[in-house]
Amino acid sequence: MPSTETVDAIDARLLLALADDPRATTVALAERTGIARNTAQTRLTRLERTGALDTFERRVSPEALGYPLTAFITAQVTQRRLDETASALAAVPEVLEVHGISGTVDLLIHVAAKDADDLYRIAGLILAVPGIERSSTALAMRRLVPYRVAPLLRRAAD
Amino acid sequence: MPSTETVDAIDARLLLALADDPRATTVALAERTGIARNTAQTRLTRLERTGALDTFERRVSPEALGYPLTAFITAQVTQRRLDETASALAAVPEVLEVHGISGTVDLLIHVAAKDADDLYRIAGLILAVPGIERSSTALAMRRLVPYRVAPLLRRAAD
DNA sequence: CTGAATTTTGAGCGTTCTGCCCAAAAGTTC
DNA sequence: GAACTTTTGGGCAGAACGCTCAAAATTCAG
Repeated sequence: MPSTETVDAIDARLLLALADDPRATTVALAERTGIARNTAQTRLTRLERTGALDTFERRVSPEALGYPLTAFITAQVTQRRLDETASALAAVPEVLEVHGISGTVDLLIHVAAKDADDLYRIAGLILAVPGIERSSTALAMRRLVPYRVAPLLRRAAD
Repeated sequence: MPSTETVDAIDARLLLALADDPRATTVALAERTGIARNTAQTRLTRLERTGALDTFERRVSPEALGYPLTAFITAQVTQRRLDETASALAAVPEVLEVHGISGTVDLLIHVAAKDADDLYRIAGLILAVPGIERSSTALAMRRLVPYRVAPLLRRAAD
């Protein structure tokens, strides 16, 4: 399976250029990064094919969809039938992502909501999911550091 | 400012098509969604311009960069000079995102690490950040629900 | 350190897409 | 029902794409 085929310096430069201008053409990227057009094309295709690039959905901001509230719900689960719990959570559209984590809490559930009432409703839905024991909702109030990978990319680009 | 210009049904269909094939051409997207080429072009340009689409960096998977470990570090801060704390956190490359959240804990820090030792080091860096009081590291062990917005998009696409 | 294997480069070529124009049709708003 | 906005479809020149190929450069292994 395509495990961690590490991105090399050339890939990293291409990705940085793409981060700067996501709609740039292959030729433009090749120019900006100083590599041949053929190489850029090969690399880009490979990046998309091997799964080094995550789903496009990651770029769709829930805010733009009318869900301006972000919350993180932590929950404990009865360890039996975790998969069942996971698929029940996946059935809730507002659940964006669920991590199984170590520590005193078992689940970190990333949700989006239209407003406070909506969030309350969703929290209720989640508590009703079979296997969910206790939950605690934390509202994301401010984005102190917006998501970025550029520092890691620059490191990889040498 | 371009606040929440809600994405309409046409946009949602385009985004779903893009999620299915991120490298699809505009004509291909227009065909798949059954809208005119000109309309698709206008919409796509607008989506990118108005910020309905988040940064491309969101698609770069830290795993592919050689950081297979994901962790969430929660921390409490001395409420003074939160901005200073934020910029100190932003200076750590492995810090992917920081949320200010409500609840017993103030910060949710999303980090990537090469391995357990690396994570330990990063946790140390974060604890050393001025303003950080206490911290607790939770390792993401399993992705129960991988990130997705498709359910919300389908709802928006009617 | 040298030979083999892989990758990058540069050039070319036909097809397709892009970015733009415009006017007519469709859909919305008041 | 009139005014306005958006979508549609057509067209057009220039650019980009996807592909091939052979030479040059780089990487890897013995």
